[in-house]
Amino acid sequence: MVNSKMPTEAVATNGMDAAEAALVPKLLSIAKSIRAMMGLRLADLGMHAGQDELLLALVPEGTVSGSRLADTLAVRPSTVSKMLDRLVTAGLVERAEDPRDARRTVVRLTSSGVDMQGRLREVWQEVENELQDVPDRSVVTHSLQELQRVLSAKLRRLR
Amino acid sequence: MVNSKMPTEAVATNGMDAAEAALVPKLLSIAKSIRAMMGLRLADLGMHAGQDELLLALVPEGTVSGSRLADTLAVRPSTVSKMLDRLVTAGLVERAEDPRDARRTVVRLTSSGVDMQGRLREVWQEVENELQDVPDRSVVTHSLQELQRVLSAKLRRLR
DNA sequence: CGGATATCAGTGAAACTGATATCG
DNA sequence: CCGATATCAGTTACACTGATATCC
Repeated sequence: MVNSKMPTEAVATNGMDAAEAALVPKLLSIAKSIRAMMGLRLADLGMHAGQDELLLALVPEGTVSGSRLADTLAVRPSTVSKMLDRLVTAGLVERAEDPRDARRTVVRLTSSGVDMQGRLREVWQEVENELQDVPDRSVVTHSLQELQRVLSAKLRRLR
Repeated sequence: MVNSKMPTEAVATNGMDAAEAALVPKLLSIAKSIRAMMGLRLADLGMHAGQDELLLALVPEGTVSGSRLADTLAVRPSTVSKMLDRLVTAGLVERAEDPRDARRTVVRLTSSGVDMQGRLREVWQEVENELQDVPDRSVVTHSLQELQRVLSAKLRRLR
């Protein structure tokens, strides 16, 4: 409903062409490359892309509920549950019952999970270093922070 | 090899805390949300997340080789081949032999593939509109453009 | 009872490795 | 023969839907 016939309409206000201004394709492409680069390093740790994000969402001393994780990772609770199965098998996290609410399962890092977290952080830092020559880094960082906040809120509302 | 023992070293130069400055987690999280939002809309078109990117990498009148697609999508050639199988079955693209190089397979959009491309563009635009209130949009766009370029070059070198 | 939480079963597609065939 | 290209077979993990059990 946007641009089948009309060349420039929605983006005409800022004087940019639609293709140039589009953030979606760039963000997807960048994320895909980052994931691919990280996948090469994660394999050395016996991990797969995606598991790192879950593990790094945990706090060494604290516990997090499954629904909270699903929210953070932008996936369904059932997806988290299956991912947890594999991480538990790998001995990196453990489940426990929430004493305050028996519906909830809380997730805690094991000691080897904490170790793995450290190694994952190194991997992330290595990839991060590959991005160090991004222009206007601090502005981009701030904008993405905001974008992240807005998006996860919208997604939460959608489903 | 970066920060196991030393608290702040690699990021101390710019005076920012590592967690705040980190682009990797933000980019991954954002992409995940975008993919999830798009997935909800793509389902209405009978498509799955990921297929849209391949289809939009094609040009209505032209042809693209499989290896070129793999490069664009940052995946392996075998992944492209399987994705193409499904898109061919769906009648959206067709394969043909390259007259100049018999090793290559060129991919072309069918007419219904062109139609689908149009509908996909609308979906992308809808999601794009959800991102319109990003601060410093033009700066971000430009920086991401650069980041996309650098990353795909590095990834190509890595494998 | 209604809403929230987590798991389970089953499905489809992504993405990889490694092997193979073919062509330049 | 070597390197590039594409496909195929097989595997693992992602992510979803829908159903179920449990608990607030």
